[in-house]
Amino acid sequence: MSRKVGGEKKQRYMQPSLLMALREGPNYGYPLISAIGEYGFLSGDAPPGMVYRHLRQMDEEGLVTSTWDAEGDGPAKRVYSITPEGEEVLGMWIEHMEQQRDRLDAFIARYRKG
Amino acid sequence: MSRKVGGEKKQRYMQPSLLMALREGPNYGYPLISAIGEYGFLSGDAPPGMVYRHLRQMDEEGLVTSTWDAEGDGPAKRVYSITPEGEEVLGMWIEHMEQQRDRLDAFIARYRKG
DNA sequence: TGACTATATGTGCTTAGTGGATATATAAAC
DNA sequence: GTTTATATATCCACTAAGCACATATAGTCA
Repeated sequence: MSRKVGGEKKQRYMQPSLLMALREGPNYGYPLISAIGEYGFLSGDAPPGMVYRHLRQMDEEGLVTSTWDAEGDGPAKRVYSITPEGEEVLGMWIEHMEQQRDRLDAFIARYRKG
Repeated sequence: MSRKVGGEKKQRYMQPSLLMALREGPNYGYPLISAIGEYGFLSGDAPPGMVYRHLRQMDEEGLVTSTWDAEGDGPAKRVYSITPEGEEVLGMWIEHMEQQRDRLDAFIARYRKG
């Protein structure tokens, strides 16, 4: 039957993943797609559309800034950098994720005990 | 500004929470609403509509069974019980939640190191 | 030179699930 | 017999995910 446990509406942590990846240095869309895959919250690569949508939105919100880089082959790259506000939001995400980890731990412990 | 970190689409773990609560004994909608609030995945109580929807769906899927209890005051209660299949699915949820906890741990560790 | 490919970014559309309001039903209280 | 409390269920608007597709640029190569 292969049930889709963990389904519901998956928590993919796209925003904190992108901010985390950008904390390691400015970067653009394509490399970010594979970078955030390493955090394990997605199965495989994120759909490009979602990544770009998140980046644009974070740009509008001031969490990242972007500049065009026309160097190199192919079309220009929109290179994103994390802002101080973005760092702050990432910190809030970390707090939130710690709480979620603790809740999961408690839930699992309760299951094992019962 | 009060950003809605952890927003996106919250992982509420409604299904495993309900199964967990039912593992402690048969129960019906209203008490379940407050029972699953204790696991901490929701802020406050779950909206009744959502709880009933999940229960009905799990009933259709065979994860729980229901019988009417007309005893006591007020309208009859639809009392749910977890089935062996429901226990199995809860076990799968636990595995999934352990993985998620580990991913969160790794992400947080990476943040602290960097 | 012009079709093809690779790289890169961006938009549109469908669907699923949430959240909240509201509807239905029963029985006790007064 | 109207109100209140308990209990279950449905309806609808909104949002975000998921995926397919559109746009753009510059090399490759016949």
